[in-house]
Amino acid sequence: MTIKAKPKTSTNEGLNEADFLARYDANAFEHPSVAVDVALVTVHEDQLRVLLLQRDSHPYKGAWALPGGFVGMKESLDSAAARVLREKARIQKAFVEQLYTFGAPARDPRTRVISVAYYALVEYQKLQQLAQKPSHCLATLVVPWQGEAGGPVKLQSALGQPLRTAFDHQEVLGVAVQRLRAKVDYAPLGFQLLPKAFTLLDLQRVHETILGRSLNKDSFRRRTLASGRLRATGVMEQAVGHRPAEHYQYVPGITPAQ
Amino acid sequence: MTIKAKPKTSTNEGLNEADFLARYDANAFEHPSVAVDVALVTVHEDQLRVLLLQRDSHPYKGAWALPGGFVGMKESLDSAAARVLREKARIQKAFVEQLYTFGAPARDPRTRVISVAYYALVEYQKLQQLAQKPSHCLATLVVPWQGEAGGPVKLQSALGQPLRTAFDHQEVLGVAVQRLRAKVDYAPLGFQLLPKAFTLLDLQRVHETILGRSLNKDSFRRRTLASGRLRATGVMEQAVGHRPAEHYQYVPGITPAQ
DNA sequence: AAAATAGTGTCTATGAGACACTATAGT
DNA sequence: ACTATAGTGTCTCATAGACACTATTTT
Repeated sequence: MTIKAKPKTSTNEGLNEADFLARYDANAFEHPSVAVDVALVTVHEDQLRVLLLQRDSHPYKGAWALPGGFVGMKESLDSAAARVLREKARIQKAFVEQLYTFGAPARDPRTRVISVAYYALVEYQKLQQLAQKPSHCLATLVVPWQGEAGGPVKLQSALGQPLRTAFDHQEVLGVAVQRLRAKVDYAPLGFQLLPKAFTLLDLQRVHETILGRSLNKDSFRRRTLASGRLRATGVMEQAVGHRPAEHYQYVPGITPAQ
Repeated sequence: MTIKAKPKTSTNEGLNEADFLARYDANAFEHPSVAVDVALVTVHEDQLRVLLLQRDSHPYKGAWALPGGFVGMKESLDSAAARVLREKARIQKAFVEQLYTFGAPARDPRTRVISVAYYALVEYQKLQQLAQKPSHCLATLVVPWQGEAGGPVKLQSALGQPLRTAFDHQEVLGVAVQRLRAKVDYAPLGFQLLPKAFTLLDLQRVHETILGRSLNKDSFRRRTLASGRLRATGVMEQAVGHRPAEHYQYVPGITPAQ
């Protein structure tokens, strides 16, 4: 970017770089706050779920919000997102990706807060433990649009009650669903939402939940197996009331595009 | 996000929202600067080109950088990007989209600057006028990777000389190319880089330049015409030394995905 | 006429969808 | 035996690539 530096003295011509930097005053302008918000997404019972925390202070007191936090002055954005995951959800390892940056001037009534949104894919079991606390909830995402149209989503409690959400987090989650739908066909996202071993039907149901539409079974099997990312374990499902399916594992293999 | 508000008094229990907001002190923490950087991209002579400005002050004095500017306290990110386009390139209308947010702690040696990167697609003629000034340049993007692998790109002057670039702008442009390659197949990007009327071969060359590989002519024609986004004008090319091609125009029509 | 590209028609290879069929568990 | 799902084989249809051919302009 082109600087409009405002050094402490107005006679900054002819300085070398070291002198310039020493005189540079970062506080000459008022700055916005910068936060990260992380959508911890999982799939359960053919529904997209996301971890929300109930706010215990103003603004939006009592409303449900994505876990987040301000970005430290010496912390990268990715580190800040990882810290939020660690501190708010005790999660060390997960698929995490930057989503979009939200910066409407009035999105936070306190002051100007620019939020860099991330999303993370987590196996249901891990999130379910967290959501036991009364201030936590694993909300169901209700997507009121088809395909990759985009737009805000609605949130429901486990009992199907609509949840009051804070800030612009319905828009954030809308963009998260949009991204998931766009990437699930070619990137190994589905595996992140399942235990290490899973059946092909498990994986298909995850894809169907993300996409919001049913998929052709035969075609899904062929494509998925042809991708070379799955390894058969030889282990079968147990006690399922029908012919048991084989368990597969994800093989990272040659790095796929992104 | 979950707030860690630090009101001016420590006894903030039991306040209503209005009182809380009145007492909220946004300056309790040190804040990073937030900037937008805009990659003004076009295609000319089968090469991707981008507008760069030569920096006249430290840091990176003399190096080439994307046009950018700090985000005002009452300005949305999109507005800031539009303002940069207007002030730095005199461009009012263009396809503009947020790209990614870069926030490595040391990406700017002055102070912590978080940069929300945008890219814009502009017809070559418009950019060429700007690049006449000695402090401006329409650099060629050299992409050292295939497909959507990603990574930083290199920049060359019109004479093929490598250009010294400022900050992390090679990475920013790498992400821009990645985004372009991912979207050009299904979103109407190519039209943005051409005059109102163009031939199918013109459009194919733009797609080939973005993708960095050649495309099948027959298939490209079929797909493009079948998309229903092109309208034949009945006007033919003039004085081309071979059978003249018909000019087409882009028809916005029903809003495509994104 | 030669050169160069526009534009059309058709064949083939590939992949998705559809459907039928067999296999194997629990009840 | 019945039910439910796993897994395989095959047919069809749509689309991309390849190639041949005709059309139309300038030189």
